[in-house]
Amino acid sequence: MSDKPFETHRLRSTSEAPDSRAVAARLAALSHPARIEILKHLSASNSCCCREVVDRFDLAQSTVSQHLKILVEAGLVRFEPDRQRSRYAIDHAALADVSASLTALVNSCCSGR
Amino acid sequence: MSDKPFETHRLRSTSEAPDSRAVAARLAALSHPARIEILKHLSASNSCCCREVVDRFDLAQSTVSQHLKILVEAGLVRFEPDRQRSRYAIDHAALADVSASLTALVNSCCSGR
DNA sequence: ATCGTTTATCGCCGATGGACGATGAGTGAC
DNA sequence: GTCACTCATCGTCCATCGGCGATAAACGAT
Repeated sequence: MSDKPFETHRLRSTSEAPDSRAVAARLAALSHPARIEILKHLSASNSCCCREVVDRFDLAQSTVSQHLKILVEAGLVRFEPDRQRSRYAIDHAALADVSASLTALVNSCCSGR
Repeated sequence: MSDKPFETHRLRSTSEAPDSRAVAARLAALSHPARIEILKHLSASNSCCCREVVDRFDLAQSTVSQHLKILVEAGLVRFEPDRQRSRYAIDHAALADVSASLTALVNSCCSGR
């Protein structure tokens, strides 16, 4: 009944905009410097197994695996098991989509001025 | 000595790229649905005092104040005390800058393919 | 079968985030 | 002055994040 976007801490799922929650969730996956660096590394490399990322950064294997999992769950990185390795690759379309969402948000904010 | 981007959990401050930490920090400010909605509201309104935001969303005044503070500290919203009110306004330039940073990141990732 | 490698997951822990209510300061109206 | 209103901040609570080491599973090689 309320016309407010929140109902006790939860956003309404109005069928209108790209849903602030979805945008926020994907931005959250990008809001950690390690994950940004990992994304850059994935884009520069083509092997992209977990171990390679671990070798490149001073982070424990478990930590890297966790970051990769977050990126995969956010849909920004695709995962494909390959023998005993795990192949991680950037989902360029998804990444472009996030960028577009943010640009759209910014534009909507600027149009209101 | 290390050529790795991290040195025991801290990013090197290489004088090169837009610094993943800075980008991550600003994206973190955007990675909460309430703050996205608040930004949208600020862009659609021109009064933009804290109370108005409180009235619009089902959030406690202290919670809204905290969200606004985060947006201000991230440099995305400008703050100006006005009598007993507090005037909040979107910093369009900063917002555009964040969007540009993300776009640049995405582009750099796509160029590497 | 055994070893080495790679990976995901678990448990733990300190730090942070996000919500709230309560409080106090500041302002305007009376 | 007092009252009402607005706001920032404090303290508290709980959940999540982000790091690590340890462990177990899966696979390749010997």
